[in-house]
Amino acid sequence: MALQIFNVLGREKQTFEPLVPGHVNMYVCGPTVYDNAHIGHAKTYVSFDVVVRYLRFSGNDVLYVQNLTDVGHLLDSGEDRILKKARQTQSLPMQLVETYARSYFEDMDALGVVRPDISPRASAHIPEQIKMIELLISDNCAYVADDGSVYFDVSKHEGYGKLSNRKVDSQEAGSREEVRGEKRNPEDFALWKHAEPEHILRWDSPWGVGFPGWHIECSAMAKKYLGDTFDIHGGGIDNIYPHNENEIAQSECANHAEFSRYWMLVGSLMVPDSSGIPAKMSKSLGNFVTIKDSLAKYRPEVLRMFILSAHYASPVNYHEDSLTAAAGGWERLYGAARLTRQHMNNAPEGDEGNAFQERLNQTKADFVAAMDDDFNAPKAIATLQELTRDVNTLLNSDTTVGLNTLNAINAIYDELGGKVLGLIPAGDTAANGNGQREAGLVELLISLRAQARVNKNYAESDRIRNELTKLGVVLEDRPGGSTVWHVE
RNA sequence: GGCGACGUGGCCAAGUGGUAAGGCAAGGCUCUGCAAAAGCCUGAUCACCGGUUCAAAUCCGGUCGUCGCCUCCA
Repeated sequence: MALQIFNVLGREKQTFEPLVPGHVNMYVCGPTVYDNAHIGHAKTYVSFDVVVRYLRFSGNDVLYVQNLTDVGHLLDSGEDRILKKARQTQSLPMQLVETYARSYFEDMDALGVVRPDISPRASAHIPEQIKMIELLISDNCAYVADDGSVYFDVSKHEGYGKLSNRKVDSQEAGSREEVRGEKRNPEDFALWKHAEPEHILRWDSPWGVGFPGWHIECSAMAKKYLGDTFDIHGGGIDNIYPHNENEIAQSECANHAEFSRYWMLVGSLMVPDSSGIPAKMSKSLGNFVTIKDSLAKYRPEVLRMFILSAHYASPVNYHEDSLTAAAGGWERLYGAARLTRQHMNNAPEGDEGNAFQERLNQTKADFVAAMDDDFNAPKAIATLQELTRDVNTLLNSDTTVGLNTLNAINAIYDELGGKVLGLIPAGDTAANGNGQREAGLVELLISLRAQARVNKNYAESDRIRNELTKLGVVLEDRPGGSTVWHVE
């Protein structure tokens, strides 16, 4: 079964056929870098991380572009959100942008999100945006207002509203804000804004000094790096209108070509308020938890587990309990991967237990089927959980399991759990000097404890175990008298 | 008001026609010096009503409820 994607454009599952077989061009709307990212952002970008990882795992060459918005994203008040924050913190706008762009990558790196191939910034693509606006004006899809601002004329794009299912004439003029005098239609949106003197993010343009509108950056940068038509466009569902809709309108008018062929939008992260009513996690409501704060409490893999335990398109409620549950589920998975690796350290060479290979093949087939069905990560995780039960049974039994089989089990955890989902950390990396010393010390204590146990000096053996536990080193006695350990 | 999504065991969550995956939590059990880990066992008829069908959580209609978007937000 080939990969199926729920295409928001048309609202149906479709077989995914990239423009060029084996090659996927993909664009995802990135964050506006004016503050630390919160776990709502994490949900979106971890979701697309898994999409990209799986596409690559399936043999595709993926070119992944995700922008950073550092200009033009205005608040309701008409203020530029970056300028406002810069004023508040008494810093230069680009200083602020740099700070939070770094913070964003720091967070994404910590979460194991593979970096986009290209992270273009809006402010670095002003000429491309101006050029696209010129194209739109010459095609009569946009017009210049008296003050030097340029607006897109939505009536010129036949398919306007096709992504969000909106009809231009169904919207009441001025229902939410005063119809600006210079606009022809209330839905018309700014491609270029005239800059007042106090607006210090400003560039020269054919229409005077100003700055680009929010939507045009994505159109211009997607065109530059991915071409007029590309395969997948992603983002948060909250940007479906107007942002995504406007991207389509601009691009299709300017390029005379279809924009993105598949649209994938991620459901929002919700936070129940004091009375239990969920509302979207957002800066403006103040109900957010930053990624940094969350990572102070939970391992990155646990956060990913939480995010991936619901389908990407679903809205998800944020609860501490959900994180705790995710942690429990993750530990069970990782515990089995760890157990496998420990067995590898002193297993006999050979094919003993080879019958298990069939179980592994089944897991892989089920996993791929789940992911091929619109990236159904929760179902894919379930296949690993089911495998884990059997792995635990096998490795805790008296059966001898040869290295070949253990390697095969480990490969499944590495490949599916690690490489695709980013949940299972890679096997022991080459231990540095301190790591080796620590391992030696723990092994020494374990042997002392073993002696105490032989002597039935349980007070002493329990003391060693308890003290180590306090230090975050967990000991588990295995059948047969051996003891394994891991760091919590 | 318009458009869209959704309502599955205590919690989270898969499942779009053939008698409900998985995880967490809970209880019982096995193993264990103890502990931990692990394994086994125990539980839902799918918001409600009506319809289509041999057969529906799954399709259709209606009711109730929740959320998103309707130019601030991934």
